[in-house]
Parts: sequence; structure tokens; C-alpha cells
Amino acid sequence: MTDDQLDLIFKALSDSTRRRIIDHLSKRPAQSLFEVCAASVAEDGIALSRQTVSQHLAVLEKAGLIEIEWKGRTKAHSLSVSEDDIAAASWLTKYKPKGNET
Amino acid sequence: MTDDQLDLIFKALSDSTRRRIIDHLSKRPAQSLFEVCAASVAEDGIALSRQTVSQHLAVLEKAGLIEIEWKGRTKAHSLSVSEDDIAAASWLTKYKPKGNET
DNA sequence: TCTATATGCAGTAAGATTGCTGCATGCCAA
DNA sequence: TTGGCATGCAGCAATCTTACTGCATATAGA
Repeated sequence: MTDDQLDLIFKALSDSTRRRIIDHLSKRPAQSLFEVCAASVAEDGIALSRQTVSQHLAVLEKAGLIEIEWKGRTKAHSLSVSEDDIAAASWLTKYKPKGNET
Repeated sequence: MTDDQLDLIFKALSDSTRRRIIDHLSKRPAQSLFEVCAASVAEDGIALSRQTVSQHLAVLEKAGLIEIEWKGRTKAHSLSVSEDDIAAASWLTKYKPKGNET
């Protein structure tokens, strides 16, 4: 796992909008851009423009956290969390206290 | 764990310089600002100004990952990773695949 | 073919981030 | 008391981020 990859993953996770998108995609995979927009409004009450959501999805894709499948003219986004992603995002556990905290 | 807290922790971890500082502090706690600067040059070959390192330390402190103890005119920085921090940084494990990936 | 729909790309503006320099403050030690 | 050292704060420039609007492209279906 390179430093750049860690950067991408942590940066992707450092925005609550993107964390919400991850949550939506975990509940229902293969959502189109419009569906993610709709879910954001319906479940979180947060209205974002299509392009804004598109950019967030691009960040998540760049970090390797979601995967894309084109179905005709619609782009299906699904969560794609690998073991490597989990390991990277758990980077901090390396520095876990040895049971001596208050 | 609030969304804001997750933002702070992931943002703090999304910079390789800050991850390196965490690593230095884990190896040797209670380092002053100057010592962190020196370690960055000595161990990583990266020269950063005192103020730049100070800012990175402030981000880490704001995220609650390090703690400060003043000793006279020097500020001793130590790693302070709580169980909550570990849990927050492991946020992605919620979406761990159920053993069906390639 | 033609239209409606799903998405992409370009451009923009406000705000955050990251690095820096310079000056101010505050404490230890002689 | 005073000199020197560790740190803080203010300010600045370059870049990145996050949101947006508007236009272009491509595909499914009538």
C-alpha cells in the first residue's frame, strides 16, 4: 500500500457527503448517478446538484472504493471495498495503545 | 462519534507528512517541535519549516491524535490514540466484504 | 430518424489547505 | 536583569476542494 493510495482513501473518507454515499451504496448497489442524488435528498435531506455528486463519486472511484459498470447510457455505481482498502483505512490501528489508557 | 470528529480524524490522516509525524511520535514520545522537525529531515529527508510542522501538529492535536504537555518553554508532543480514535479510523470496516471478493 | 434522458466536460467562485517569512511573546539560565 | 531559545500569531501566495451553471455527447426507444 503506497502513501499515495493511503492519501486517496483517507481523503475520500474525510468528507461526510462521501461517507453518506458509501452508506447508500452499501444498502443498495448498482445505483445510477440520479439514484444517488435522489437518495441523498430522500434519506439525508441534502439536495446536491448532479455534477457535485458526480465529482464525489469520481473521488470515491479514484480511491478504489466503488466500481463502475456501464449499462447502456446509465452508469451503475457499487461499493467495492477490498481487504486492502480495509487494511489501509485501519492504518491507525498500528498505533493502538496497549491497554494502558484511561 | 460525530461526523465532525470523523472529518477531523480522516483529514488528519490524509496527509503523508502527518502520518510520518505520527510514526515518529510513536517511536519516541514527548518530542518538541524542533525534534519533530529534526526527525523529519533525519529519517525522511524532508526539510520543513518549523511553522509548517507546527501547523501539522496543530491539525493532529485538533483531531485528538496527539497530546501536549508543556515543560517550561518546550512543548512535548506525544501520540495519544484512544480506542475511540481507532474505532473512528476503522469506519470503513463496517462495509467489509463478506468473503466473496476475488 | 428523432427525441428524451443519462452522463461528461469546461468554466467559475468561495473557501480551505499548505507552505512560507517576519515579528511578538514567554521562559530558562547566567 | 538580560540574553537566547522555543514557540505562537499574523499575513501571504499557490494550490486544492466543493459547490455551482451551461453546454456537449451518447444512447434507448418511439
